Amino acid sequence: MSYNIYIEDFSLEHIFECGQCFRYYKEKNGYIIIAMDKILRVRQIDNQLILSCTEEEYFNVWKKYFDLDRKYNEIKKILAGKDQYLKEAVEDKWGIRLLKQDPWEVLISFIISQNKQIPHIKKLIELLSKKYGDYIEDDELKGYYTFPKPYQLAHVTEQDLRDLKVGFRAPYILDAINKVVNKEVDLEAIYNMNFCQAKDILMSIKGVGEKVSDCILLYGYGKYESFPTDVWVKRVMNYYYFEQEEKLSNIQKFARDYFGDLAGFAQQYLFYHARDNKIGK
DNA sequence: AGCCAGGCACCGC
DNA sequence: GCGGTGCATGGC
Repeated sequence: MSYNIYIEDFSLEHIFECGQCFRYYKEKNGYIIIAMDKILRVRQIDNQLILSCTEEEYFNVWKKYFDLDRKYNEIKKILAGKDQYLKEAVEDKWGIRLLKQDPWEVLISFIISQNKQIPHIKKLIELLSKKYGDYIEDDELKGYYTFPKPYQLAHVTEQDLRDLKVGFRAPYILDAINKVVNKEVDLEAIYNMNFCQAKDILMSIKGVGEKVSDCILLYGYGKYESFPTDVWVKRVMNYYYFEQEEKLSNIQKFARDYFGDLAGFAQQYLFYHARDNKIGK
């Protein structure tokens, strides 16, 4: 079964290689995505997207996931008009869309991501899912698993996590599990909170600092004023906008003023453009 | 071989 | 509040 749609400002490669998401597999003709407890096979021929799902599932699940109601051409026009650097980034990575991901999965995934490279992050998340998630019915024999729900991790021990080779992140993941399972942190409530409130709550979890919480707010909650500032964003911001190396707090202050409520989008174009072209390194 | 990775907590000042 | 350091593990 498949469902086709017409798309613009959309590149599967840009969307999945831009660092916002880890559960994807590049195939010959497209991508396999594990998200929303489902498998999606998707390929793109120019402005046509072919999804391995019913029309109903497209409208119920994937339309929102791919953020298809947003007019990215307008966002790109505004950002490209700001300066030459942003114009270049937007033209280079023209097909990015910010996926609407599950906050719980983003929380655990970006705790794991700290001080790691993307291929290894992907492996660890895959291992975690295989061990604690549910098998997803599929024609292929390969075996894909859902990202485990909080209750599926509720009785995991620090040693279980260390056996998965997450290293020093084990107690962080454990704290996240405990706070969510005990409702000390209510992930649903964060949707309705303002940015600062939400950030304070997320940062009460061990292993969740400035950067990880910004990623959760951007990728999990669609709070677009977020400007996750990792080493690459630091590099590219210093390179483009500052005479000398600026402190994190000044970079973020500048980004909030300059990009406003499009900060999150700007960050994604800049991050992917900078990393792919090794700008500032 | 050694350095560094989409950082963070913890420690001193 | 600031800057320095250790951290598990794997990839280059």
